[in-house]
Amino acid sequence: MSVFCALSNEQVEEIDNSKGCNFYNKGQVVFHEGNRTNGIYCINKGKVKLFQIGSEGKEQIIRFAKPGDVIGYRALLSEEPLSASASAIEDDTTICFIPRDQIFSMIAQNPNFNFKFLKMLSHELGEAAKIITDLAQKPVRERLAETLLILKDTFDMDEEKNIQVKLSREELANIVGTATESVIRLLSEFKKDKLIAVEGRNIKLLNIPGLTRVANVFE
Amino acid sequence: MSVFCALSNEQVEEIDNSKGCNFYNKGQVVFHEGNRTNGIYCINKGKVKLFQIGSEGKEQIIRFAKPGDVIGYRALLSEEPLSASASAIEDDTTICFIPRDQIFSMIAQNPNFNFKFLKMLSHELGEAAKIITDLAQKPVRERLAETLLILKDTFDMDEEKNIQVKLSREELANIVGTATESVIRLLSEFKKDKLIAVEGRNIKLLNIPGLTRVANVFE
DNA sequence: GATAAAACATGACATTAATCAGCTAATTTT
DNA sequence: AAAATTAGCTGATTAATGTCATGTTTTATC
Repeated sequence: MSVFCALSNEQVEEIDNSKGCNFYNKGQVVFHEGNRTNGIYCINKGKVKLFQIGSEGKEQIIRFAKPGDVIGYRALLSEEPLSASASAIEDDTTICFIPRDQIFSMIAQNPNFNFKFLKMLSHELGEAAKIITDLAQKPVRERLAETLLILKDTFDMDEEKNIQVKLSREELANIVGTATESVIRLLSEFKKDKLIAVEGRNIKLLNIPGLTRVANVFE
Repeated sequence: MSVFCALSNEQVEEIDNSKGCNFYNKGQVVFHEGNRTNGIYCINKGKVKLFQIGSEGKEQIIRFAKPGDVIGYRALLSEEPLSASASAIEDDTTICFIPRDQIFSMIAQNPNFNFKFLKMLSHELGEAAKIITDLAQKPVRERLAETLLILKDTFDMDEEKNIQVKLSREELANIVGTATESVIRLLSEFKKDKLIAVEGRNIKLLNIPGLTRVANVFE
């Protein structure tokens, strides 16, 4: 349910005319933390990770974006520099750029679009608060289990329960906030406990209630 | 710079007429995580902490609010249950309630007010991302130093460099995401290193550049 | 003002998780 | 295809931090 579903057909056309689309291969940077942005980016195809670089130079993945999602709106609306970098995590990722004025004029003209933005931002803020509490209170094992479940919800599973996103062990560690070695060890544990199956970067969720129990999530 | 500075005099009056003010003593609950809200709360006097209860029943402080700040807007705008509880941390905290319809009609009518909200939400989101990276990557010592600096920025210092907020060791621990004992030990260390002076819940920042170095913040 | 309760403090100990080292497997480059 | 680089894996060790126990001080209550 993208923010753009609040637009009229004419407005969608207006955007289509002004926007510029770009292609990115895996690893290519969409934008850089600290820079200014003059519009927002809309993911058309592929997947993107948003991350900050911590004081020791380590990457912290803040969130992901998939087709229909927009990124860069936080910096645009707050008129601050970009708080995170974005890079493609799949080949052939296609991203459109919608310039600032377009966005601002549509927010001003279309109350629906405006409320969509308010809703999206405040929803994100709630998610961020949850993550903060988990990072502060849960041990690594629980956080990894929860991360797998969140990735499942974000990217879905195929018929064989494979999470539909491929991440390196290091990237998983950079979501969970732990060392790569810890992720490797815990994934083997989960595998031994028949909670998941692992084949390279493919992770199959064999026992979701079990994982939920490990993650200690009640909702 | 409160969101309300975007309002016209008539609009401020309109709010004044509809709003209800309440008094809270230290510890009294303003609203409860999980409940629905039908408006937003505006702090008039005093201080408030916003916190979530983690899976082990431990409190995680997400942020603070002081006079001029609003709370509860996240849940109102996202139309989700409140993601955090709020309680007064000072006696005689005075908080006004502004009903939902007021807020929504003002957002719709006053573009300035609307943009203030968008700006506030997106700014908060950036702050949350920073906190996530710190929690995931920085050791407790650095996080405590940073917390003291953030509290200073939020609540200011008096002429003698005392942070203008009184928190228990446990509450500090619930910001930093650590055990109370760790906070106690680290505060003594900071004291020994002449970075701070401590008298009960009064914390004096003697050496801010020093603390900044400990916190490992470059900005 | 005595008593109870809560907050603060400190030491000993256990546990978690990071770091380091070395090794293998898988990719990528030449 | 060989060489080089990167990713994944495992064990040993260390460092960081949480937990437990206990005592002291402060604050609240009767």
